[in-house]
Amino acid sequence: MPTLFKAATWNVNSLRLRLPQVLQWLTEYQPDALLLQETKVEDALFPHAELLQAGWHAAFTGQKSYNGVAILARTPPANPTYGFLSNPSATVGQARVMAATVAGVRLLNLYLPQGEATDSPKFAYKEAMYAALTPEVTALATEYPQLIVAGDFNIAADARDVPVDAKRAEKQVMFTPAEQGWLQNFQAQSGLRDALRLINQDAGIYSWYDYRMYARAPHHGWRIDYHMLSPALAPKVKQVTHHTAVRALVQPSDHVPVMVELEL
DNA sequence: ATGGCGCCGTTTCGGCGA
Repeated sequence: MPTLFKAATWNVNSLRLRLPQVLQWLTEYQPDALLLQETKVEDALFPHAELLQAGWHAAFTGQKSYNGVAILARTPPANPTYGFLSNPSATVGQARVMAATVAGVRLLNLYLPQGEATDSPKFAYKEAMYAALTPEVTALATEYPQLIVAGDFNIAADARDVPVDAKRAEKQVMFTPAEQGWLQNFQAQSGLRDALRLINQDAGIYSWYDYRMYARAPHHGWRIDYHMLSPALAPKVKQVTHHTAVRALVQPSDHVPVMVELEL
């Protein structure tokens, strides 16, 4: 009997501020796992009690003001790990990476750097994180055939994932040719597949909408949040949904939840 | 679409993110 497994990713840009929206969304969509990024809360202040009261367990790693990732599920996420195990120095001082197992599926939750500008040290750090990501995921995929690598990759994959023509978008961080190459190399070398593109080739499906642009261009976003599926899971994808209605709520995150449904 | 919003904190503006 096939089981439906639903895993969502959502960069919430402050979990404490967004907690009511997160709880409402969880109640409505009942995922098996929700991967959060930019929780922006140190562990001592993580709203674990409020989540538990609503029936959601959490594994998390955070820091004051910036970064922070968490995995929520109906049962305690199993065997949580934090940072890149194959290269711990790549994530020192940056709560951007964690993994845990839910219902037999290994989940690697990523908040990769945005990069700021091509001449910024943050861009070099972004490149270094992508370089560390590929061997990490390759090792994980060997250990865990059922693997989902999901989160905020901060790179649009191709011309369908940006709101202007590709030549213009390539001038911007998150779609420079170098960054497109990092994402392509990650997929080619790790063997993981972008869940959405296994089943849908439409342009204009977005996961992030700039705060500054939204009022004048509410339909112009970027797709920078993904679920990457291991070879064993890729054939099992049934649906990928982008919950753009959340972007129109009062005091929203600039990212929307993205959920993959697998028939295990 | 090339302006400029929204988060945080030893907070009330500056640093940061996208």
